[in-house]
Amino acid sequence: MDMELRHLRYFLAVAEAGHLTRAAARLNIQQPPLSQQIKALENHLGVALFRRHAKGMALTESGELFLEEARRILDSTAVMEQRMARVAQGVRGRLAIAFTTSAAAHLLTPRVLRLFRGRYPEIELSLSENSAAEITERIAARDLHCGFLRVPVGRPPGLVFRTLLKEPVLVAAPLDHRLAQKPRTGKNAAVALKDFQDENLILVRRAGAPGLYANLLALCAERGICPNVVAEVERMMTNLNLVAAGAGISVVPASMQQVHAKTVAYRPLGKSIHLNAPLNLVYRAADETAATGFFVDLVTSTTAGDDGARS
Amino acid sequence: MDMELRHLRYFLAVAEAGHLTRAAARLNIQQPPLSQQIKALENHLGVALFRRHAKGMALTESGELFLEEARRILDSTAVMEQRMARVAQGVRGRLAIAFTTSAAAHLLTPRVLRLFRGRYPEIELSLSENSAAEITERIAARDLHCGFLRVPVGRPPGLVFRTLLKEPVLVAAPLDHRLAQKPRTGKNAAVALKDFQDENLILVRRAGAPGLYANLLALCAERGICPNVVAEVERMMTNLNLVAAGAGISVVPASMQQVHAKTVAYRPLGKSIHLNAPLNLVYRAADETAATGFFVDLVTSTTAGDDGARS
DNA sequence: ATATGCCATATCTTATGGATATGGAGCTCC
DNA sequence: GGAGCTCCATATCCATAAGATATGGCATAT
Repeated sequence: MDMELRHLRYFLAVAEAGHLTRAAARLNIQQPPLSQQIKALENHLGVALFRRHAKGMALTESGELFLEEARRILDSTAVMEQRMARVAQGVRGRLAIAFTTSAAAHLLTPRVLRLFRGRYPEIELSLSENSAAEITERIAARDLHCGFLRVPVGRPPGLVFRTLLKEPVLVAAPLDHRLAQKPRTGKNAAVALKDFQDENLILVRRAGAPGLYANLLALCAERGICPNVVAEVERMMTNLNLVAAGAGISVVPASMQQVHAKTVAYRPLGKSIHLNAPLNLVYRAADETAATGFFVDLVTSTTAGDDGARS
Repeated sequence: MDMELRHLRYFLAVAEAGHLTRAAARLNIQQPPLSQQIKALENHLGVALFRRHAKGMALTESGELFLEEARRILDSTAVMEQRMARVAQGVRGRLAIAFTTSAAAHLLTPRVLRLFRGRYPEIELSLSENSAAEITERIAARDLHCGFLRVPVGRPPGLVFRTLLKEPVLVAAPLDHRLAQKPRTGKNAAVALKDFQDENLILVRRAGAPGLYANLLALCAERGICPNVVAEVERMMTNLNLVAAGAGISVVPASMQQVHAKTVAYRPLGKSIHLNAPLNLVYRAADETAATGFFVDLVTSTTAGDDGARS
């Protein structure tokens, strides 16, 4: 015979009632089968758990020892079932989320994470930073649940790319640069694409994350403009550090204009330059994880009505 | 449906095999019933534990969470069963032992306790000191397993009193006392009962433990000797303290002659005085506890061939 | 397209948990 | 001290559900 939880439940009932008949009533079964189950348990353990006397059943000393252990195990299974119930509801679990460096720079990202943590404290967030390509791949491979990234670098089937916002792209230039002299507002405020001709340009072109800068270079090529690429860096932050140091100019999503505000000037691009930095939420369309649904819903409702121009 | 350990065992097998058919083989059942049991478990929990695909079954994220918990519970039941197996063998458990003050004074008591602890480290010894009457009663009431005492003060049915040894009783007198002047050996070494006439006598007559001193007084009365009882104390130790202080004389089991050796003289009683201090081990004849048996055996074998003359 | 491996479903069998009926042992209460 | 009561054990029967067998469907690999 294998021991089952039933035996423990029955044992506990008898131990607590001190009485076979009464325990049977409490368990909604009859007395004889209960008697048998208890005996089977004693047999299995090789120990007498009860002493039978005329007015009930009393635990033996071995029974007392067993009682502690049985209680522990039953408690532990009860806790487990409750936990799994919360898992079923989706309010407990793990959620793996990744973002690209530049997606993390947008205030939206930390904001929704904080909101989510508050609303679903039992969902453990596993956060990581990665390239757009790797994020996309790992979501498809079920290795991640959600990702935040800018320009998609591939669209594997089954993945949803939900554009949360599109923010303008700004030109970043050292304060003493020619382009930095442009007025903040007014007719000539915007930077034209031809202004890039022969300029020292810094690119963020981390492997697998061409995104925004590929688009920029494509636009330039289209119009016959040939900027002078002086550096290709991995991170948006390095990019702005180089700009601040006077190494060249670059373009960045508007949400980064707080960075190096004292040493870098940010200027809008001309209307005709269709270059913008979207923020996309990526997830598997068929993701059955409730937590993923909650997260997507939260992000969606947080950004609802937000056209992305702000922040 | 109620969850049973079977479900956990089956789940674990499938999770570890990653394969329903292979897990079924390992469990010595067929694949379809296993399939059903797993499904029943998933149903019960309200969560999909596996993703089925063409080459096996892979844990879902909920399944991973459940795996940890299921392992924990199965481990814990395995540990429990092992522990109960040791309980069944008797090598694990609790043993409640009590002794009277004067029984504890005999070296045998600590010696067997030390031996027992060494041989059965998983049996927790619960030691206490008490009067002979209370020890007897509590053993009968299954409140204690064994007791060490001197002269039984009652013999409830079902209790075994095993006399481990009988040791002589010595007269204890202050060094400057008349009786202390008797030679240690030789013709006149022994103290006669008539020497007690009009002597200041100290008794240990703790409530419920008349034992030795009741016998002494009975002997005196029988022979028409009337000692002068100057004190009745509760403990053998107090007794000897008073003797050392010169308050009177007393009699004690021979095993106590190390106490106050510098200030108290110990002298043998005459052969004709049939007064001796036995050391008895008490236990219930019907005690089914293996540990009790082990203890009785150990004590018996330790005292085998020991006629009690030695201490 | 075919074949193969794997899981799900359907049906049947069987083992066992549970119900019913009865017996025996120990108290209690006259 | 005996009658009756309470409570647990035993014996037999029934019902449920675990398990076996047979088959079908789906996906991947060849």
